[in-house]
Amino acid sequence: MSTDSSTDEKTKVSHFIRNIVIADLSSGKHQSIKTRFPPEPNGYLHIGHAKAICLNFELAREFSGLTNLRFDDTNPAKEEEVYARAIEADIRWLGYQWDELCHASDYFERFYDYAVELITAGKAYVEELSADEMREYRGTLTEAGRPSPWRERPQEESLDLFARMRTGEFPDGAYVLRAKIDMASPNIKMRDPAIYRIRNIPHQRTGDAWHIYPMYDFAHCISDAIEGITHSLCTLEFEDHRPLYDWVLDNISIAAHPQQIEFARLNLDYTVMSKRRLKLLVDEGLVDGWDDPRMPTLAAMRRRGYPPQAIRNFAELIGVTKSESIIPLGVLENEVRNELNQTAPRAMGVLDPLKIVLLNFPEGETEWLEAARHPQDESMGKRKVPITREIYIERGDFMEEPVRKYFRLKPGGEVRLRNAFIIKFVELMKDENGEIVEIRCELDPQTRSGMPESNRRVKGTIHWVSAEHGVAAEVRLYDRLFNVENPLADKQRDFQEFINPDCLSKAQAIVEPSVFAGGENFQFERVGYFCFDSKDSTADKPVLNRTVSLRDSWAKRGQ
RNA sequence: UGGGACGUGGCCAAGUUGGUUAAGGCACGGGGUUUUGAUCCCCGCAUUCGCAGGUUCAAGUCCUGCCGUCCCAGCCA
Repeated sequence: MSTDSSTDEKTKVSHFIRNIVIADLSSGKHQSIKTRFPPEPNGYLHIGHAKAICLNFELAREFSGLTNLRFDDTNPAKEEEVYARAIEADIRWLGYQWDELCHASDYFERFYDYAVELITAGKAYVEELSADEMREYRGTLTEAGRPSPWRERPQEESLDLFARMRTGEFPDGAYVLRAKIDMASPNIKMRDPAIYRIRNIPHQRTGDAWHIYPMYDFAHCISDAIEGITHSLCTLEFEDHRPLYDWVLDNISIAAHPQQIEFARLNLDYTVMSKRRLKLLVDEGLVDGWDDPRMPTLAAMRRRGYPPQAIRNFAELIGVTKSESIIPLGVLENEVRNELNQTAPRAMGVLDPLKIVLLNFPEGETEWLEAARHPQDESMGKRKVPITREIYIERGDFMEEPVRKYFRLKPGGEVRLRNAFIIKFVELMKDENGEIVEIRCELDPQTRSGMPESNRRVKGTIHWVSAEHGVAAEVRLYDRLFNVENPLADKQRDFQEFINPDCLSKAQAIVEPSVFAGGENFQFERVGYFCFDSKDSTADKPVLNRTVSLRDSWAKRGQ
């Protein structure tokens, strides 16, 4: 295995946005670049956001630029500070540090001034049609809209009304400020879009200073310009907004004009990826919270044990394009395995214990064996593993009537105990129901790891834990949250109906004591990668999350 | 039936100003190593770039037409 751990220095995948940046830098359009990640603090970040975060931060890093974190907090009805804090934590966990921490609300006064500029120039007016009426006047996809009766309202009148809207003189919905563009535009976004609305509610950060709040299309482009953003990256659904983005900047007295570039958002199969729907799962109690390890949120992935490096590698791997695609969940899981395979120390844990008695092992004694923490990386050192007369193996590692090519323990057969020695089946004991309760074996003392005879080959190697030294732990096994590739495909049914009933199962495991002294992630050999649950695990009652299983070509063959 | 965008192997995705044999990853198949049926290592895997015409000595790359998919009619972002 390569000792080069600089996975950050992986060859960058070429993509169109990077090419634009390269061109802008070499043409002299920009001396340096600046990007931004602009979340609305109304929910938790998910893996889709991670794609955008990685894109913005990595692009800036690659070209020695900067990235701002900007909260797009222009709608106080939906936003909360707790979300902002969680978002900051998630971005840091992913491994990024923003240059400036900004808020659209920091610019409210400037937005207002620019709006006044627009009105003064006859390019915006105060509307008093209701929302319903505005919709009627807007026309349809195939029919042009009609001008509002208030479209030619004198500027002085609009100015006066707008000022009074600000101070809270009018109820919500009474007026709205509209940009005067083109009611007949084939692009509906350009049919005199609203740029300010009245909301008589306090804002998380500005308190009751304002009674009007700017709309996204007005605030976003100006925020970008104020911050000196050079490349404003967003998702495909904003393509229709770009002419408006450009219109606003072209019609106010601001020099900077960032370039909006759209790319396809990430879609993963067997999951949903919208804050609204994830919030629904949380609110309806279908999951235990935003950080429930089954969720596609970054908080959930952190809790489940996903290394941030795996997510960064994944983001790089999937590329950046304008074509919409659905990435198999397995691709993400592979990146998690790849990362953990290199970094996670090994241990043994039995999820479904079956007792084995080693007949020729002295009763009451413990032998401490030495085992590598990692089979390929000696720098991780060794650990001591205790073995006793009674041990547990995985119930699935014994078959009374073995199928063809079954390499594990079977009547009359031999297997190697990982890191220990070869044992030979002697007899099995069943209870009154016919269930196997114990298997008796004999160990071959010449095959102890490290001894000359230890290289003797047997087909199978299985993991085990000393009955006396093993520690009981609750293990939580996760599977995909939904049991259909696209939970939203069936318009007749709610996506909640497709939740996989087996997405969470629990087991009482017996695990090797060394895991309690180790780091965050470890591998139970032959089983999967695990970590302690950050919320529910205690010293008395350890709780382990299975981050991801190991690849299993044997199980796959059985399917 | 308006406008915007996309369409390269099962899934992603590179493809310089058109110039030979269409990167790479995942998945899949086969083989090797292995005290994890893990990892790792080999090998294989698109005569073809949504379709149909056209321009050219030469087209995935240019032109025309067609087909398919996605987005837009919030005082959400």
